[in-house]
Amino acid sequence: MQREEAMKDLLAIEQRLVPDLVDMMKKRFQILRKLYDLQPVGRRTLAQVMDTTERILRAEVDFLKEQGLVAVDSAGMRLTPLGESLLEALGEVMGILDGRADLERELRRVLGVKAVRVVAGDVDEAPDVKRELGFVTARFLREILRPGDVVAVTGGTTVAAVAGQMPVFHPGNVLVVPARGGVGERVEYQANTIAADLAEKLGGQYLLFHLPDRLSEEAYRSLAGEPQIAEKLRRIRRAGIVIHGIGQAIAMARRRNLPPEEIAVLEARGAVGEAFGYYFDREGRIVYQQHTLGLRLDDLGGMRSVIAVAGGRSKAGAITAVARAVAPHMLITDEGAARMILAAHRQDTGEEPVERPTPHGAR
Amino acid sequence: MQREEAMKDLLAIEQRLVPDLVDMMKKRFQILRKLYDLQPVGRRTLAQVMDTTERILRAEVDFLKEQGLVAVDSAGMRLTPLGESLLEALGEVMGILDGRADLERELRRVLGVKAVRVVAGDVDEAPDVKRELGFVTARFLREILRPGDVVAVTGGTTVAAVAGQMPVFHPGNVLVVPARGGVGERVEYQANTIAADLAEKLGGQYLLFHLPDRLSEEAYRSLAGEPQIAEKLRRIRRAGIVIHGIGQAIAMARRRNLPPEEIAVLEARGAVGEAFGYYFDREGRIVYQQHTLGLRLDDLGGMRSVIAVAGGRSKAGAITAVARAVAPHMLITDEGAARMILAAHRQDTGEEPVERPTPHGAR
DNA sequence: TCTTTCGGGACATTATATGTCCCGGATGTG
DNA sequence: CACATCCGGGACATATAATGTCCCGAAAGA
Repeated sequence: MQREEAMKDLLAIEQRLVPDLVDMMKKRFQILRKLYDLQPVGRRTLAQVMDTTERILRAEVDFLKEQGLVAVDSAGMRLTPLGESLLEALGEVMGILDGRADLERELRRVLGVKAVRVVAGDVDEAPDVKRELGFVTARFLREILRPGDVVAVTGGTTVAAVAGQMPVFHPGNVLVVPARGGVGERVEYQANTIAADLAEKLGGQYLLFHLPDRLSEEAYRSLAGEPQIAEKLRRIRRAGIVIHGIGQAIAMARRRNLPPEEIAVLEARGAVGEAFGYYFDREGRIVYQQHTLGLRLDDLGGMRSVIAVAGGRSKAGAITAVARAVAPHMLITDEGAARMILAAHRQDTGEEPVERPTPHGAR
Repeated sequence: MQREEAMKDLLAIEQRLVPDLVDMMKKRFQILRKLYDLQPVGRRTLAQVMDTTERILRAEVDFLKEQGLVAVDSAGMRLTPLGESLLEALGEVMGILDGRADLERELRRVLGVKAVRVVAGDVDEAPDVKRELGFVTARFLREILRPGDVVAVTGGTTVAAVAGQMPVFHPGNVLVVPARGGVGERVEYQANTIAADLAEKLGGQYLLFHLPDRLSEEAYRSLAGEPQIAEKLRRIRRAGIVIHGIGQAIAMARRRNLPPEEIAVLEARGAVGEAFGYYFDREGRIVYQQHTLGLRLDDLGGMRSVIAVAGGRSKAGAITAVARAVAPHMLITDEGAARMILAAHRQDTGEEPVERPTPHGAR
């Protein structure tokens, strides 16, 4: 397993420094694999089977031949002994590379989420992984952003990482808003601050939304009637995209200074995850709702993209609960959380993991 | 050390499958490294320092910026925290990649050889490594071959691997000759056979040179006077390039069925290496000469390229002896032999290994 | 014997890479 | 404070590489 960890580390470096390297390696692996299966085979036939063009395949084959991996004669192309041993060695590498893809597919199935991205590592073990979550989320946001979009963000260190890692990108006329009124946290992790940071990166505008904490429900309702507050709420609820973090229910309740008796209620009801001020049990059912103003769960349904970002094996239960409740379009998590979620699922359901059939005896 | 082995294995795969991209990784490492040293620095300055053009550097920097590794502002470019941590992680990887380069430089110094290529592995441990020696030697030969060249080859399994791995390549009008008259070995490892195989790959011609074994010195001298034999010797000695193997002296003597009293003489005189029928002690001094006809040691001096190819830790002593005696222009060996040669040298001279100063605490 | 598939050659078209220059802005120095 | 230098980003012309498509003779298969 140490061997696999070492290879993973190297592949992670390469994916950041020369992503083309990893892609090209996969491509050539596919060519070698398919060639092995069909040999002896001609260029046009193989190109057709692999859904590429004859010229592109010829270039690849010329290279593989030059490297001593492929032999060609009038009957067609075959792998050389060296090519076969390299193919065998590659099985192990591809197993590692495709491992992440497997996790993503399994999480989509188990959580009922449309899209999943898994980054290497575990936030609980290496804080850098949170930055990586931010990096991947930021680039996904850039992919989907359109001029005129309203983007809502929640607070927390993970969403702060998204703003921190966002590349400068000006789609035009973007508004960034906090998902909820300011809640008591370090200022840099508050939704207001994150909204401002993100807006700056996007060359857009931001809305600040300050509210006092822990008012009664009637007090909040009264505030909501104030024209200025109402207008801000209107703009916030116009968001087409939301990026939100996920909290562990009890930890979050404590951080929010909920009274002990309310925390006791949460525990009694089996709360495990929190998002948007809602507390969910492991099945995704709302078991508590914190009073505040901002985005409501119902508002998410009309959005183009709901992006959940959270990692760390300790948050696996929370992620599962919130994902089931919120059904985000995209979940971005890390490998530590992903494995824990799937392990818990197997424990709950007795499902056996589907081992990936890898070529040529990969370990 | 297991970690390093795993990374080495993966890098070896990549160097064969995506060599250009491994080079790109090295290049980007150099850029990150130099940028780290000089930051904040502008593009033109860095391009100058790194002996490249402003446009090429801009392309690289744009990419590194996109990957979150570099930050740019009006004062110049700097590494981001992520860039710094990647640079640190790369130290270990570059240590592995450049390890071979270090070995090559050390061998050049210790053996007094002009050029050295070291391939991964140890022939003694993995027979595939011999094929790799053949692969690298064949491609070196292709680099230096010119139309009209005469190439001499010795016998043995390693030189046979060169012919086996030689890509088809027709420089024109090439003659391949055996370095010496046929000596008793399996026919496919005889210089005659190897000459024929290589000639076929090169679209050239070959010369066969059969001689009976173990004649007296006078008998060989008499044969050398025969017009046909003399003509062949003339053509053989016209060789501009020779590819020769290296044998362990005593093992070779036994294989050549030398009488026990002659083997005792070899042992008494400290023979360790054999090439071209000459037996050398560890300092490279001739301690015995086998009677035969073909290339003499003196003939090598006028050649454009003398290529020695041998591997395996068990041949380290032989390689050292022959390299010192023959002073090949190019030595192609494996890592097992290289490390053993350098370890023996340290033991002999008390030299401490010069640790490569690697950046950022690479292990 | 005929048909199909083969690798290799070739050329036109498209895409990418590269060299070079220049702009306004920021920084450093006197 | 003014001037010189260096900065990143923009831009365009040129060079190089990649790709699509077609065709040849040879070999293999039916």
